[in-house]
Amino acid sequence: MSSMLPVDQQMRLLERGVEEILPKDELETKLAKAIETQTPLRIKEGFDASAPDLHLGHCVQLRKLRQFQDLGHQVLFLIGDFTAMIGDPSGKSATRPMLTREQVLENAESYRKQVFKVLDPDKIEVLFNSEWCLPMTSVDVLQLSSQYTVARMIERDDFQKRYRGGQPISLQEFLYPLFQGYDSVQMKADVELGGTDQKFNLLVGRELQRVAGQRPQTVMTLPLLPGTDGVEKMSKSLGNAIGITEPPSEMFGKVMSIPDDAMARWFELVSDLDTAAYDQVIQDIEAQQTNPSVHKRRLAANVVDQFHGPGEGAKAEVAFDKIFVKGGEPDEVECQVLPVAEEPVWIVGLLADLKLAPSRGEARRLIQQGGVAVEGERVTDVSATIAGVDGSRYRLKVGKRRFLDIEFRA
RNA sequence: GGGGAGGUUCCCGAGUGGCCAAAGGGGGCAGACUGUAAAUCUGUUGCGAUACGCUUCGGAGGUUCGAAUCCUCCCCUCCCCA
Repeated sequence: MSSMLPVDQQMRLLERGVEEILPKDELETKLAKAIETQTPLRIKEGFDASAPDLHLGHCVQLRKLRQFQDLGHQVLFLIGDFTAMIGDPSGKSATRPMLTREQVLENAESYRKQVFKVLDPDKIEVLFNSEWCLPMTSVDVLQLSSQYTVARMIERDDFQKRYRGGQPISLQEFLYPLFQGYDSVQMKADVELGGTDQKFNLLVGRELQRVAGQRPQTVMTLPLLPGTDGVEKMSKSLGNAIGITEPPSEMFGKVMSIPDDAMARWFELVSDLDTAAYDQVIQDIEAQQTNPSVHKRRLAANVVDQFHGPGEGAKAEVAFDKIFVKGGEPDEVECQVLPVAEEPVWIVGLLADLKLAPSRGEARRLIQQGGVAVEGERVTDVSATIAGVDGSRYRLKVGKRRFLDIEFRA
Protein backbone atom coordinates (compact mmCIF):
# COMPACT_ATOMS: atom_id res chain seq x y z
CA MET A 1 0.00 0.00 0.00
CA SER A 2 1.29 3.43 -0.92
CA SER A 3 1.96 5.85 1.91
CA MET A 4 -0.94 7.87 3.19
CA LEU A 5 -1.22 11.62 3.36
CA PRO A 6 -0.35 13.21 6.69
CA VAL A 7 -3.12 13.53 9.25
CA ASP A 8 -3.81 17.24 8.84
CA GLN A 9 -4.19 16.91 5.08
CA GLN A 10 -6.51 13.97 5.40
CA MET A 11 -8.56 15.81 7.99
CA ARG A 12 -8.93 18.86 5.80
CA LEU A 13 -10.48 16.78 3.07
CA LEU A 14 -12.58 14.63 5.34
CA GLU A 15 -14.06 17.50 7.28
CA ARG A 16 -15.42 19.17 4.20
CA GLY A 17 -19.19 19.03 3.95
CA VAL A 18 -19.48 17.19 7.23
CA GLU A 19 -21.95 18.12 9.92
CA GLU A 20 -20.30 16.53 12.94
CA ILE A 21 -17.38 14.27 13.85
CA LEU A 22 -17.78 12.67 17.26
CA PRO A 23 -15.25 12.87 18.71
CA LYS A 24 -13.00 14.70 16.33
CA ASP A 25 -9.67 14.27 18.10
CA GLU A 26 -10.30 10.55 18.22
CA LEU A 27 -10.43 10.45 14.43
CA GLU A 28 -7.10 12.26 14.29
CA THR A 29 -5.59 9.70 16.63
CA LYS A 30 -6.94 6.88 14.51
CA LEU A 31 -5.58 8.39 11.34
CA ALA A 32 -2.16 8.84 12.91
CA LYS A 33 -2.15 5.22 13.98
CA ALA A 34 -3.26 4.12 10.53
CA ILE A 35 -0.36 5.95 8.96
CA GLU A 36 2.07 4.61 11.49
CA THR A 37 1.01 0.99 11.13
CA GLN A 38 0.16 1.25 7.43
CA THR A 39 -3.26 -0.19 8.20
CA PRO A 40 -6.25 1.39 6.52
CA LEU A 41 -9.18 2.40 8.68
CA ARG A 42 -12.37 0.41 8.40
CA ILE A 43 -15.10 2.80 7.33
CA LYS A 44 -18.63 1.53 7.78
CA GLU A 45 -21.81 2.72 6.25
CA GLY A 46 -25.02 0.82 6.18
CA PHE A 47 -27.89 1.14 3.76
CA ASP A 48 -31.18 -0.57 4.27
CA ALA A 49 -32.29 -2.16 1.06
CA SER A 50 -35.77 -0.79 1.43
CA ALA A 51 -36.14 0.55 -2.12
CA PRO A 52 -34.61 -0.74 -5.33
CA ASP A 53 -32.82 2.38 -6.45
CA LEU A 54 -30.19 4.65 -5.02
CA HIS A 55 -30.89 8.35 -5.28
CA LEU A 56 -28.93 11.55 -4.97
CA GLY A 57 -29.39 11.55 -1.22
CA HIS A 58 -27.45 8.32 -0.97
CA CYS A 59 -24.77 9.83 -3.16
CA VAL A 60 -23.92 12.48 -0.63
CA GLN A 61 -22.88 9.63 1.63
CA LEU A 62 -21.23 7.61 -1.09
CA ARG A 63 -19.05 10.54 -2.08
CA LYS A 64 -17.65 10.85 1.40
CA LEU A 65 -16.95 7.13 1.38
CA ARG A 66 -15.19 7.57 -1.91
CA GLN A 67 -12.99 10.20 -0.32
CA PHE A 68 -11.99 7.76 2.36
CA GLN A 69 -11.16 5.24 -0.32
CA ASP A 70 -9.06 7.76 -2.19
CA LEU A 71 -7.14 8.41 1.01
CA GLY A 72 -6.35 4.71 1.18
CA HIS A 73 -8.97 3.45 3.60
CA GLN A 74 -11.19 0.42 3.44
CA VAL A 75 -14.91 0.89 2.93
CA LEU A 76 -17.26 -1.62 4.46
CA PHE A 77 -20.50 -1.27 2.61
CA LEU A 78 -23.17 -2.87 4.67
CA ILE A 79 -26.43 -3.84 3.10
CA GLY A 80 -29.00 -3.94 5.83
CA ASP A 81 -30.97 -6.83 4.49
CA PHE A 82 -31.91 -7.92 7.99
CA THR A 83 -32.57 -4.46 9.41
CA ALA A 84 -34.59 -3.50 6.35
CA MET A 85 -37.14 -5.95 7.59
CA ILE A 86 -37.51 -3.98 10.80
CA GLY A 87 -37.51 -0.56 9.22
CA ASP A 88 -35.46 2.30 10.58
CA PRO A 89 -37.56 4.50 12.84
CA SER A 90 -35.21 7.46 12.31
CA GLY A 91 -37.15 10.57 11.49
CA LYS A 92 -40.26 8.54 10.96
CA SER A 93 -43.57 9.48 12.39
CA ALA A 94 -45.12 6.09 11.89
CA THR A 95 -44.14 2.45 12.06
CA ARG A 96 -42.93 1.20 8.74
CA PRO A 97 -44.35 -1.99 7.32
CA MET A 98 -41.94 -4.90 7.43
CA LEU A 99 -40.51 -5.93 4.09
CA THR A 100 -40.33 -9.50 2.95
CA ARG A 101 -37.00 -11.17 2.56
CA GLU A 102 -37.46 -11.55 -1.18
CA GLN A 103 -38.08 -7.84 -1.70
CA VAL A 104 -35.04 -6.98 0.35
CA LEU A 105 -32.74 -9.32 -1.51
CA GLU A 106 -33.88 -8.01 -4.85
CA ASN A 107 -33.23 -4.46 -3.73
CA ALA A 108 -29.85 -5.40 -2.34
CA GLU A 109 -28.70 -6.80 -5.65
CA SER A 110 -29.77 -3.65 -7.42
CA TYR A 111 -27.88 -1.52 -4.86
CA ARG A 112 -24.73 -3.48 -5.32
CA LYS A 113 -24.68 -2.65 -9.03
CA GLN A 114 -25.44 1.02 -8.59
CA VAL A 115 -22.93 1.60 -5.83
CA PHE A 116 -20.01 0.96 -8.12
CA LYS A 117 -20.95 4.02 -10.14
CA VAL A 118 -19.49 6.06 -7.30
CA LEU A 119 -17.24 3.80 -5.26
CA ASP A 120 -14.00 2.09 -6.15
CA PRO A 121 -14.75 -1.64 -6.36
CA ASP A 122 -11.21 -2.53 -5.31
CA LYS A 123 -11.40 -0.88 -1.93
CA ILE A 124 -14.78 -2.02 -0.86
CA GLU A 125 -16.12 -4.94 1.02
CA VAL A 126 -19.84 -5.56 0.66
CA LEU A 127 -21.49 -7.21 3.63
CA PHE A 128 -25.01 -8.28 4.54
CA ASN A 129 -26.07 -8.07 8.13
CA SER A 130 -28.37 -11.06 7.81
CA GLU A 131 -25.14 -13.04 7.93
CA TRP A 132 -24.79 -12.48 11.65
CA CYS A 133 -28.26 -11.29 12.62
CA LEU A 134 -30.22 -14.22 11.27
CA PRO A 135 -28.34 -16.92 13.22
CA MET A 136 -28.84 -15.08 16.52
CA THR A 137 -30.88 -17.02 19.03
CA SER A 138 -33.53 -15.54 21.26
CA VAL A 139 -30.95 -15.66 24.05
CA ASP A 140 -28.57 -13.59 21.94
CA VAL A 141 -31.29 -11.04 21.29
CA LEU A 142 -32.08 -10.84 24.99
CA GLN A 143 -28.42 -10.33 25.69
CA LEU A 144 -28.26 -7.54 23.13
CA SER A 145 -31.38 -5.80 24.37
CA SER A 146 -30.11 -5.85 27.95
CA GLN A 147 -27.32 -3.51 26.92
CA TYR A 148 -29.45 -0.43 26.53
CA THR A 149 -32.15 1.10 28.68
CA VAL A 150 -35.63 2.32 27.90
CA ALA A 151 -34.86 5.74 29.30
CA ARG A 152 -31.94 6.17 26.92
CA MET A 153 -34.01 4.87 24.06
CA ILE A 154 -36.82 7.36 24.52
CA GLU A 155 -34.35 10.22 24.82
CA ARG A 156 -34.34 10.01 21.10
CA ASP A 157 -36.05 12.93 19.49
CA ASP A 158 -38.31 11.09 17.06
CA PHE A 159 -39.45 8.57 19.67
CA GLN A 160 -40.01 11.43 22.05
CA LYS A 161 -42.21 13.23 19.56
CA ARG A 162 -44.24 10.18 18.73
CA TYR A 163 -44.62 9.28 22.38
CA ARG A 164 -45.79 12.72 23.35
CA GLY A 165 -48.05 12.92 20.34
CA GLY A 166 -49.80 9.72 21.38
CA GLN A 167 -48.48 7.92 18.32
CA PRO A 168 -47.77 4.20 18.54
CA ILE A 169 -44.18 2.95 18.79
CA SER A 170 -43.66 -0.76 18.50
CA LEU A 171 -41.02 -2.56 20.55
CA GLN A 172 -39.50 -3.83 17.36
CA GLU A 173 -38.48 -0.27 16.59
CA PHE A 174 -36.45 -0.09 19.77
CA LEU A 175 -34.50 -3.04 18.49
CA TYR A 176 -33.43 -1.28 15.33
CA PRO A 177 -30.66 0.88 16.78
CA LEU A 178 -29.38 -2.11 18.72
CA PHE A 179 -29.01 -4.23 15.64
CA GLN A 180 -27.36 -1.41 13.78
CA GLY A 181 -24.93 -0.99 16.63
CA TYR A 182 -24.33 -4.68 16.76
CA ASP A 183 -23.31 -4.54 13.11
CA SER A 184 -20.48 -2.22 14.10
CA VAL A 185 -19.33 -4.73 16.67
CA GLN A 186 -19.35 -7.52 14.12
CA MET A 187 -17.57 -5.41 11.56
CA LYS A 188 -15.06 -3.87 13.95
CA ALA A 189 -15.70 -0.50 12.38
CA ASP A 190 -13.30 2.36 13.09
CA VAL A 191 -15.56 5.02 11.65
CA GLU A 192 -19.24 4.97 10.74
CA LEU A 193 -20.88 7.45 8.42
CA GLY A 194 -24.50 8.42 8.26
CA GLY A 195 -26.93 11.28 7.80
CA THR A 196 -27.60 13.63 10.67
CA ASP A 197 -30.77 11.68 11.38
CA GLN A 198 -28.59 8.66 12.11
CA LYS A 199 -26.72 10.25 14.99
CA PHE A 200 -28.53 8.29 17.67
CA ASN A 201 -28.09 4.94 15.95
CA LEU A 202 -24.44 5.64 15.29
CA LEU A 203 -23.81 6.47 18.91
CA VAL A 204 -25.46 3.26 20.06
CA GLY A 205 -22.82 1.51 17.98
CA ARG A 206 -20.11 3.17 20.06
CA GLU A 207 -21.76 2.01 23.22
CA LEU A 208 -22.07 -1.60 22.11
CA GLN A 209 -18.52 -1.68 20.87
CA ARG A 210 -17.29 -0.39 24.18
CA VAL A 211 -19.19 -3.13 26.00
CA ALA A 212 -17.68 -5.65 23.60
CA GLY A 213 -14.23 -4.43 24.48
CA GLN A 214 -13.58 -2.75 21.15
CA ARG A 215 -12.32 0.73 20.48
CA PRO A 216 -15.57 2.62 19.74
CA GLN A 217 -16.12 3.84 16.24
CA THR A 218 -15.86 7.50 15.40
CA VAL A 219 -19.15 8.86 14.25
CA MET A 220 -19.34 11.11 11.23
CA THR A 221 -22.64 12.69 10.23
CA LEU A 222 -23.37 14.37 6.92
CA PRO A 223 -26.10 16.87 6.18
CA LEU A 224 -29.28 15.51 4.69
CA LEU A 225 -30.12 16.36 1.12
CA PRO A 226 -33.60 17.82 0.87
CA GLY A 227 -35.77 16.25 -1.82
CA THR A 228 -37.17 18.03 -4.86
CA ASP A 229 -39.78 19.62 -2.61
CA GLY A 230 -36.93 21.40 -0.85
CA VAL A 231 -38.24 20.50 2.58
CA GLU A 232 -38.34 16.81 3.43
CA LYS A 233 -35.34 14.54 3.36
CA MET A 234 -34.95 12.96 -0.05
CA SER A 235 -36.64 9.62 -0.02
CA LYS A 236 -38.27 7.45 -2.56
CA SER A 237 -41.35 6.88 -0.46
CA LEU A 238 -42.02 10.60 -0.27
CA GLY A 239 -41.80 10.87 -4.03
CA ASN A 240 -39.22 13.64 -3.87
CA ALA A 241 -36.20 11.65 -4.96
CA ILE A 242 -34.04 11.69 -8.06
CA GLY A 243 -32.73 8.22 -8.81
CA ILE A 244 -29.19 7.93 -10.10
CA THR A 245 -30.34 5.74 -12.97
CA GLU A 246 -33.02 8.12 -14.20
CA PRO A 247 -32.70 9.35 -17.80
CA PRO A 248 -30.95 12.70 -18.36
CA SER A 249 -34.04 14.69 -19.27
CA GLU A 250 -35.92 13.47 -16.23
CA MET A 251 -32.97 14.24 -14.00
CA PHE A 252 -32.51 17.70 -15.45
CA GLY A 253 -36.17 18.56 -15.11
CA LYS A 254 -36.39 17.33 -11.56
CA VAL A 255 -33.42 19.39 -10.49
CA MET A 256 -35.04 22.41 -12.13
CA SER A 257 -38.11 21.77 -10.04
CA ILE A 258 -36.44 22.27 -6.69
CA PRO A 259 -37.41 25.51 -4.95
CA ASP A 260 -34.97 28.35 -5.45
CA ASP A 261 -34.03 28.50 -1.82
CA ALA A 262 -32.90 24.88 -1.79
CA MET A 263 -30.32 25.57 -4.47
CA ALA A 264 -27.41 26.50 -2.25
CA ARG A 265 -27.74 23.30 -0.26
CA TRP A 266 -27.89 21.26 -3.42
CA PHE A 267 -24.78 22.91 -4.81
CA GLU A 268 -23.04 22.05 -1.59
CA LEU A 269 -24.16 18.44 -1.45
CA VAL A 270 -24.54 17.19 -4.99
CA SER A 271 -22.55 19.32 -7.41
CA ASP A 272 -18.95 18.41 -8.14
CA LEU A 273 -17.69 21.92 -8.78
CA ASP A 274 -14.22 22.67 -7.47
CA THR A 275 -13.92 24.84 -4.43
CA ALA A 276 -13.34 28.08 -6.29
CA ALA A 277 -16.29 27.63 -8.63
CA TYR A 278 -18.46 26.54 -5.76
CA ASP A 279 -17.61 29.58 -3.64
CA GLN A 280 -18.34 31.82 -6.60
CA VAL A 281 -21.76 30.30 -7.18
CA ILE A 282 -22.74 30.55 -3.53
CA GLN A 283 -21.67 34.16 -3.48
CA ASP A 284 -23.73 34.87 -6.56
CA ILE A 285 -26.78 33.19 -5.15
CA GLU A 286 -26.53 35.18 -1.96
CA ALA A 287 -26.03 38.43 -3.83
CA GLN A 288 -29.26 37.78 -5.73
CA GLN A 289 -27.97 39.65 -8.72
CA THR A 290 -28.31 36.85 -11.17
CA ASN A 291 -31.51 35.20 -12.27
CA PRO A 292 -31.78 32.06 -10.12
CA SER A 293 -32.71 29.95 -13.10
CA VAL A 294 -29.18 30.47 -14.45
CA HIS A 295 -27.70 28.82 -11.39
CA LYS A 296 -30.27 26.12 -11.33
CA ARG A 297 -29.56 25.23 -14.92
CA ARG A 298 -25.90 24.94 -14.12
CA LEU A 299 -26.68 22.70 -11.17
CA ALA A 300 -29.00 20.51 -13.20
CA ALA A 301 -26.46 20.13 -16.01
CA ASN A 302 -23.73 19.35 -13.53
CA VAL A 303 -25.76 16.59 -11.92
CA VAL A 304 -26.66 15.04 -15.27
CA ASP A 305 -23.01 15.11 -16.33
CA GLN A 306 -21.99 13.26 -13.22
CA PHE A 307 -24.27 10.33 -13.82
CA HIS A 308 -24.54 10.23 -17.59
CA GLY A 309 -21.20 11.55 -18.73
CA PRO A 310 -19.85 15.00 -19.68
CA GLY A 311 -21.95 16.82 -22.25
CA GLU A 312 -25.18 15.02 -21.44
CA GLY A 313 -26.23 17.86 -19.16
CA ALA A 314 -26.00 20.36 -21.98
CA LYS A 315 -28.06 18.10 -24.21
CA ALA A 316 -30.70 17.71 -21.55
CA GLU A 317 -30.81 21.47 -21.19
CA VAL A 318 -31.50 21.95 -24.89
CA ALA A 319 -34.34 19.45 -24.74
CA PHE A 320 -35.67 21.13 -21.64
CA ASP A 321 -35.79 24.54 -23.29
CA LYS A 322 -37.50 23.13 -26.30
CA ILE A 323 -40.31 21.63 -24.29
CA PHE A 324 -40.81 23.96 -21.39
CA VAL A 325 -39.57 27.31 -22.48
CA LYS A 326 -40.75 27.13 -26.08
CA GLY A 327 -43.58 24.71 -25.45
CA GLY A 328 -42.38 22.39 -28.19
CA GLU A 329 -42.02 18.66 -28.46
CA PRO A 330 -39.09 16.40 -27.64
CA ASP A 331 -37.01 14.88 -30.44
CA GLU A 332 -37.66 11.35 -29.43
CA VAL A 333 -41.01 10.14 -28.29
CA GLU A 334 -41.80 6.61 -27.30
CA CYS A 335 -44.12 4.91 -29.76
CA GLN A 336 -46.69 2.33 -28.90
CA VAL A 337 -48.36 0.12 -31.47
CA LEU A 338 -52.05 -0.60 -31.10
CA PRO A 339 -54.28 -2.97 -33.03
CA VAL A 340 -56.53 -1.40 -35.66
CA ALA A 341 -59.93 -0.47 -34.30
CA GLU A 342 -63.16 -0.73 -36.25
CA GLU A 343 -64.94 1.90 -34.20
CA PRO A 344 -63.59 5.41 -33.59
CA VAL A 345 -61.39 5.34 -30.51
CA TRP A 346 -62.66 7.34 -27.55
CA ILE A 347 -59.79 9.45 -26.26
CA VAL A 348 -60.77 9.32 -22.60
CA GLY A 349 -60.73 5.54 -22.64
CA LEU A 350 -57.50 5.48 -24.59
CA LEU A 351 -55.67 7.66 -22.09
CA ALA A 352 -56.73 5.42 -19.24
CA ASP A 353 -55.82 2.24 -21.12
CA LEU A 354 -52.39 3.61 -21.99
CA LYS A 355 -51.86 4.54 -18.33
CA LEU A 356 -51.48 8.18 -19.28
CA ALA A 357 -54.23 8.72 -16.73
CA PRO A 358 -55.00 6.54 -13.71
CA SER A 359 -58.73 6.36 -14.45
CA ARG A 360 -61.27 7.48 -16.98
CA GLY A 361 -62.53 10.07 -14.57
CA GLU A 362 -59.05 11.50 -14.32
CA ALA A 363 -58.66 11.43 -18.09
CA ARG A 364 -61.92 13.31 -18.46
CA ARG A 365 -60.71 15.88 -15.98
CA LEU A 366 -57.45 16.34 -17.81
CA ILE A 367 -59.36 17.08 -21.01
CA GLN A 368 -61.75 19.45 -19.29
CA GLN A 369 -58.79 21.34 -17.88
CA GLY A 370 -57.09 21.61 -21.24
CA GLY A 371 -54.25 19.28 -20.41
CA VAL A 372 -54.56 16.96 -23.39
CA ALA A 373 -53.48 17.49 -26.96
CA VAL A 374 -53.55 15.18 -29.98
CA GLU A 375 -51.24 16.07 -32.86
CA GLY A 376 -50.65 19.45 -31.27
CA GLU A 377 -54.35 20.28 -31.10
CA ARG A 378 -55.81 20.75 -27.66
CA VAL A 379 -58.72 18.39 -27.04
CA THR A 380 -61.64 20.10 -25.34
CA ASP A 381 -64.47 17.64 -25.81
CA VAL A 382 -64.57 14.68 -23.43
CA SER A 383 -66.40 12.60 -25.97
CA ALA A 384 -63.85 13.22 -28.74
CA THR A 385 -62.54 10.25 -30.69
CA ILE A 386 -59.78 9.45 -33.14
CA ALA A 387 -59.87 7.03 -36.05
CA GLY A 388 -57.96 3.83 -35.45
CA VAL A 389 -57.42 2.87 -39.08
CA ASP A 390 -54.40 0.91 -40.24
CA GLY A 391 -51.21 2.96 -40.36
CA SER A 392 -52.60 6.03 -38.67
CA ARG A 393 -50.29 7.65 -36.19
CA TYR A 394 -50.95 10.21 -33.46
CA ARG A 395 -48.85 12.10 -30.97
CA LEU A 396 -50.51 12.42 -27.57
CA LYS A 397 -49.52 15.06 -25.08
CA VAL A 398 -50.73 14.95 -21.52
CA GLY A 399 -49.86 17.79 -19.22
CA LYS A 400 -46.68 19.65 -20.04
CA ARG A 401 -44.29 16.82 -20.21
CA ARG A 402 -45.85 13.51 -21.01
CA PHE A 403 -45.68 12.52 -24.65
CA LEU A 404 -46.60 9.27 -26.34
CA ASP A 405 -46.90 8.33 -29.99
CA ILE A 406 -49.40 5.71 -30.93
CA GLU A 407 -49.71 3.87 -34.18
CA PHE A 408 -52.51 1.61 -35.31
CA ARG A 409 -51.53 -1.48 -37.22
CA ALA A 410 -53.45 -4.43 -38.53
C1' G B 1 -57.27 -6.79 34.85
C1' G B 2 -60.23 -1.79 35.72
C1' G B 3 -61.55 3.14 33.80
C1' G B 4 -61.48 6.83 29.85
C1' A B 5 -60.69 8.69 24.65
C1' G B 6 -60.43 7.37 19.66
C1' G B 7 -60.12 4.74 14.42
C1' U B 8 -63.21 9.34 8.36
C1' U B 9 -61.22 9.79 1.56
C1' C B 10 -53.36 10.00 -0.45
C1' C B 11 -52.08 12.67 4.65
C1' C B 12 -53.93 15.83 8.66
C1' G B 13 -58.68 16.87 10.21
C1' A B 14 -64.42 18.49 10.45
C1' G B 15 -68.82 15.91 10.36
C1' U B 16 -73.59 12.59 15.51
C1' G B 17 -79.92 9.95 11.17
C1' G B 18 -81.52 12.48 5.14
C1' C B 19 -79.21 18.89 2.39
C1' C B 20 -72.61 13.67 2.63
C1' A B 21 -68.74 11.32 -2.39
C1' A B 22 -68.42 13.80 2.92
C1' A B 23 -66.09 21.07 5.32
C1' G B 24 -61.06 23.03 5.79
C1' G B 25 -55.79 22.49 5.25
C1' G B 26 -51.58 19.79 3.16
C1' G B 27 -49.99 17.02 -0.92
C1' G B 28 -51.00 15.63 -6.11
C1' C B 29 -52.71 16.97 -10.99
C1' A B 30 -54.15 20.73 -14.78
C1' G B 31 -54.33 25.76 -16.56
C1' A B 32 -52.56 30.90 -16.50
C1' C B 33 -48.39 33.68 -15.71
C1' U B 34 -43.06 33.40 -15.54
C1' G B 35 -37.15 33.10 -14.83
C1' U B 36 -37.66 26.66 -14.55
C1' A B 37 -41.21 21.10 -13.64
C1' A B 38 -39.23 27.92 -8.63
C1' A B 39 -42.80 31.45 -6.69
C1' U B 40 -47.78 33.28 -7.32
C1' C B 41 -52.89 32.87 -8.92
C1' U B 42 -57.15 29.83 -10.65
C1' G B 43 -59.39 25.23 -11.22
C1' U B 44 -59.49 20.21 -9.90
C1' U B 45 -58.73 15.90 -6.76
C1' G B 46 -63.50 7.95 -5.24
C1' C B 47 -65.20 4.75 -9.71
C1' G B 48 -68.31 4.32 -13.94
C1' A B 49 -69.58 7.43 -20.93
C1' U B 50 -73.63 13.31 -19.01
C1' A B 51 -78.55 13.05 -16.12
C1' C B 52 -78.04 9.05 -13.10
C1' G B 53 -75.82 4.87 -10.93
C1' C B 54 -72.07 2.25 -8.02
C1' U B 55 -68.39 1.70 -4.06
C1' U B 56 -66.17 4.37 0.42
C1' C B 57 -65.95 6.73 6.67
C1' G B 58 -61.53 0.03 11.29
C1' G B 59 -64.37 -5.20 10.42
C1' A B 60 -68.93 -8.20 10.60
C1' G B 61 -73.99 -8.11 11.53
C1' G B 62 -78.56 -5.29 12.97
C1' U B 63 -82.38 -1.07 13.55
C1' U B 64 -84.55 2.38 9.86
C1' C B 65 -88.07 4.33 4.02
C1' G B 66 -82.90 6.21 4.75
C1' A B 67 -76.58 5.17 8.53
C1' A B 68 -69.90 7.99 8.56
C1' U B 69 -73.70 9.18 12.21
C1' C B 70 -78.09 4.68 16.34
C1' C B 71 -77.53 -0.77 18.41
C1' U B 72 -74.59 -5.60 19.01
C1' C B 73 -70.15 -8.28 18.60
C1' C B 74 -65.10 -8.18 17.03
C1' C B 75 -60.18 -5.91 15.68
C1' C B 76 -56.69 -1.89 16.41
C1' U B 77 -54.46 2.72 18.78
C1' C B 78 -53.71 6.29 22.76
C1' C B 79 -54.16 7.97 28.04
C1' C B 80 -54.83 6.96 33.41
C1' C B 81 -54.91 3.17 37.31
C1' A B 82 -53.14 -1.88 38.66
